[in-house]
Amino acid sequence: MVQTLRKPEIINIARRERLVTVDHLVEHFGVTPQTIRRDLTELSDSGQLERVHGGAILPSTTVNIDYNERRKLNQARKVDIARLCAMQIPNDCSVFLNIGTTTEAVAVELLQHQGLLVVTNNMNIANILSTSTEVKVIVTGGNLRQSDGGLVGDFAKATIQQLRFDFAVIGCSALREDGDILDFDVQEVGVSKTIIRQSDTVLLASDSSKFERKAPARIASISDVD
Amino acid sequence: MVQTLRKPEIINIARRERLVTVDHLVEHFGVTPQTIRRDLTELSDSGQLERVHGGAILPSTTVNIDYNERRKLNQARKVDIARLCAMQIPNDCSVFLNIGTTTEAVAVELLQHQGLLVVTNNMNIANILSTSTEVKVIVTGGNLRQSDGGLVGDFAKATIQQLRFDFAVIGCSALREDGDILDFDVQEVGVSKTIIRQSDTVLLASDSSKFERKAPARIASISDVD
DNA sequence: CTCTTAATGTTCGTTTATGATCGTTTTTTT
DNA sequence: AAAAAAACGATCATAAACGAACATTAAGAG
Repeated sequence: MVQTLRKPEIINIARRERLVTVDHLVEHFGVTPQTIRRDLTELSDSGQLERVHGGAILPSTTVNIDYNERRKLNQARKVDIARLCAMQIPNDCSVFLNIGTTTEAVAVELLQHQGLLVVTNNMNIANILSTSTEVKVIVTGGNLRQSDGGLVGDFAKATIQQLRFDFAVIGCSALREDGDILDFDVQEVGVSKTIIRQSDTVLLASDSSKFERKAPARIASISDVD
Repeated sequence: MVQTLRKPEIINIARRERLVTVDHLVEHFGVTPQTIRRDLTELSDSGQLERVHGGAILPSTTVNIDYNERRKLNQARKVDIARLCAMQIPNDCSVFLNIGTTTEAVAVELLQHQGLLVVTNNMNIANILSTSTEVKVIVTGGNLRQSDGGLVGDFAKATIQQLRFDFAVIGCSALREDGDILDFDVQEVGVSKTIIRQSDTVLLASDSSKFERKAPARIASISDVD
């Protein structure tokens, strides 16, 4: 075999076998282990495979890893923000928490509160709050998004429309200097808009890194939140 | 022997069997006990399993002890029943799974299927299936019941009413000799009735111990299921 | 033809996965 | 309660796998 037609073939084999070993590929292509390693490293760098000792596997858990990585990002700041946010929220009221790692941090802080009714479209938040006897949790319906445990789509919106909230904590993907709040996912934007409409007080949980990012869909303006 | 694809496999086995022993895994993978111990220790460190003498179990997360105890009850039978149940369900169809430890076992088995659309009002099932790329999950809304991760109430019913299912797998609290299917929770009964109405084929996942128990609310008759 | 460049092979020191040993802890038996 | 057995984890040993640096080869440009 000639040149780097190997890589697509390797991915094909990985798809079929679930696992490729260096040894196996060496034999298959008649090249040295080092060459295969280079291929695998490159495929792994570009996210198409996941490297393991002795070979590589399909990145089945890739999405979750991404998410877990994202979770760690700015973790210290997130906790601070979450604490501030939680302080705005009194006991005995209704709160909506939507998708986002920062809102998850808020959920953790809210474990200290009493008599809350929390509505969420985020499976992780539901899991976090299910440990508390002091917090009643309502989960919106929706399509489960594997990447982050979010529930999106019409079912989520329909549930939210039937409720009103004293407070809503929303996250976002990006913020613009002019005050626009942006998100990657158009579906999610629809949900966020509905939430804002149904809430007395809207809290935006976001850290400064969001200023450096761009996203396509506009949720609202900073003037719409409190 | 080869590599650390063992860990995901171990977790899978743990999900199915609820308990993994070092001995069993040694035989399964053909490695030394020491290696298995290392795996289990790492899985335990990362919170994915809980170590016990001689093996490991699923972590006793949020759910209360009653529920975990109940979970172990008849575990072996449950797995058998779940497997039978999953065999009735083809690829590429829509399935509803409702609350219950037996239906959770079915969910684990369905991880092997392709192209499924699974709708559930059980948080645990949503969590289990969220690991699969082959299964699309829709979660009904509802009030989160702390004891078992169930989503109950009007929101659940409202979502279900808008869908139709090729298959529904329902559990129950008790069965009477005359064919009545019974449940403890009246709210849950409302949901179950709706599910039966919206489904082409209804599978009842239950083991013989249910014959010995009593419950107040009637879901349906055994003649209503397939 | 020579020069350049990219791909592959080679070598070698480092890291990793697993197995083996042994003293300690936990469980079971007596 | 004491003794025996099983499971455990820390430590060391070893072989396989690894990646970096360098050498070689093949292909295309001038």
